[in-house]
Amino acid sequence: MAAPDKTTKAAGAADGEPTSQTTRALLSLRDLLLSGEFPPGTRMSELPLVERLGVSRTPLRLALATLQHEGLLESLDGGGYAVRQFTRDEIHDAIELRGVLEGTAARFAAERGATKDQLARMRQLSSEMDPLVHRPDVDSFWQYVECNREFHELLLEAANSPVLERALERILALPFASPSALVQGQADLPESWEILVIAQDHHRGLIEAISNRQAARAESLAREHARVAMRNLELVLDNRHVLEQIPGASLINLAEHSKD
Amino acid sequence: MAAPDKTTKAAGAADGEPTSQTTRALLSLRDLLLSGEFPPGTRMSELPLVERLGVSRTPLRLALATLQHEGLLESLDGGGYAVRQFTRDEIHDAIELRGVLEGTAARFAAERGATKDQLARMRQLSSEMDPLVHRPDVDSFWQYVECNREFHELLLEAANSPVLERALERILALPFASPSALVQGQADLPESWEILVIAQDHHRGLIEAISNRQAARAESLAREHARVAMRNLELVLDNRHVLEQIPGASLINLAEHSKD
DNA sequence: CACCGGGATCCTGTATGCAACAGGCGAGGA
DNA sequence: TCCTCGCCTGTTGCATACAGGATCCCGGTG
Repeated sequence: MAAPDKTTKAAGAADGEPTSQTTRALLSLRDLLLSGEFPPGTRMSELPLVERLGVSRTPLRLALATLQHEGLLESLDGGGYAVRQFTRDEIHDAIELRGVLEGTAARFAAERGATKDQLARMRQLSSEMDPLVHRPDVDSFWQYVECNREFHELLLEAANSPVLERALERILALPFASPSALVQGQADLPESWEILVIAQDHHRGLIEAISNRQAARAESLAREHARVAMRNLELVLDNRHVLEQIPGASLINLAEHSKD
Repeated sequence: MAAPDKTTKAAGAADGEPTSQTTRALLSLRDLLLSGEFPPGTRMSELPLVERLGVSRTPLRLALATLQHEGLLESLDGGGYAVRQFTRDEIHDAIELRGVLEGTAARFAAERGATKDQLARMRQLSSEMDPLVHRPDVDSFWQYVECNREFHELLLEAANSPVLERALERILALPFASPSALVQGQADLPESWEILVIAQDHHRGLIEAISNRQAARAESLAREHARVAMRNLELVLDNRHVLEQIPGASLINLAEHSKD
């Protein structure tokens, strides 16, 4: 699966792809944005960026447009783009929404039936994660994060629905909404292992529910599973030093809590 | 509400906006695509389009990129774009997903509390629709479609979640997924009035559930409500003459039913 | 008759020039 | 002193020129 999506032709690309200027610009810009280089509200003027990224205006413009579609930038009235700011509420909703969509994925997987192979791989990942949860070293933690990512990818694959895939892709494009985003920050938080134990229980439950065709259970489990990230969010937001390690942290509006 | 979204700065625009070339290209192209001008798979070469739309390549390219993000076009390996094709399964999933998201909207509205004003407007719309359901003339039908559209917009507004709004926007961009898309085609189908009666019952139930803070009920009602569109889909797909009246109909792959 | 190579053509990606628009700043007048 | 008008600069939107690649066709050859 993973539908490379051309536009987002990020990560993978082990082969010597031509890496068009547009792609280069897109990747650099996204990194720059997530690294907190530009405070929210900053106007992304083209000329300075052209100079900085070493690409001409045309591909840069395209990259900017893509980032707007992704939600990292907002278009200004007079034209041009500015760095978006995310409120707590928005992040909260994004995570909740991820839960809803992954819940739907789990339901689809249960209703339509995941393949033997998919279930086997999920079990495999789950048992790989099991021991990692109890080891406090950072290495294990990163292994866990990777396994977790694969698990969620697998869930989506088992749902067998390109439309759902696309929808989820868009939500995950927002910073913090990804399953791995907030986990990363809690590597050194004492509460982390407890949370992971719970998450692992969800994983096991999901596999069981899907293989038993318990669609409703699978759905609600996946929803609850996403709420783990919500707890992480609260945790991380209260620990500024942890927060600052997380990509995109500077895009959060810590002050404003309600948006109406 | 309706968050004009600059990129999609479509309909509204009563004032004498400058209507940038990009916007013009986007609107024309979308119309052309939905009108079935290009069969699925057609390569959207830039030069012929430049000639046809009367805009230069730069804004055209931007419009193409936007349409790709919306899902109407897919990017080709060698570069460029082609008209996408939609399978029955995809449309099915898109509608199901709309149900899931509108369900979430209804749940949010119930959980977080819609304003008195919003509830009043929903009741107003609902009672406006009531008599229209029983009148078989085409005029009433279109009035109903308009009211229905507003009702769904209102529901989204009551959810008070920009993130959800964005997600739903993306689903609705797909042809046939919109609440009004398929209803339009059934204006002359005998089964239509019955379906509308059911839909109206859902509307009433939604209002009741939201005002009573019955979140779970609101959610499942909205989901079921979307499935009405699913029934319409089957109906319309079986009536070719009706199907052809619907924008974007030619983008459906009628043959292929399963996509794996 | 099939296959392979070369060339021409079409197409896109990229760069840059040009013009219009918005916003800010300063000067002049009330 | 304050308001207003006009200029000037910065910025984007748009158009077009250029170059690299892919594709397709055609002719030649095994």
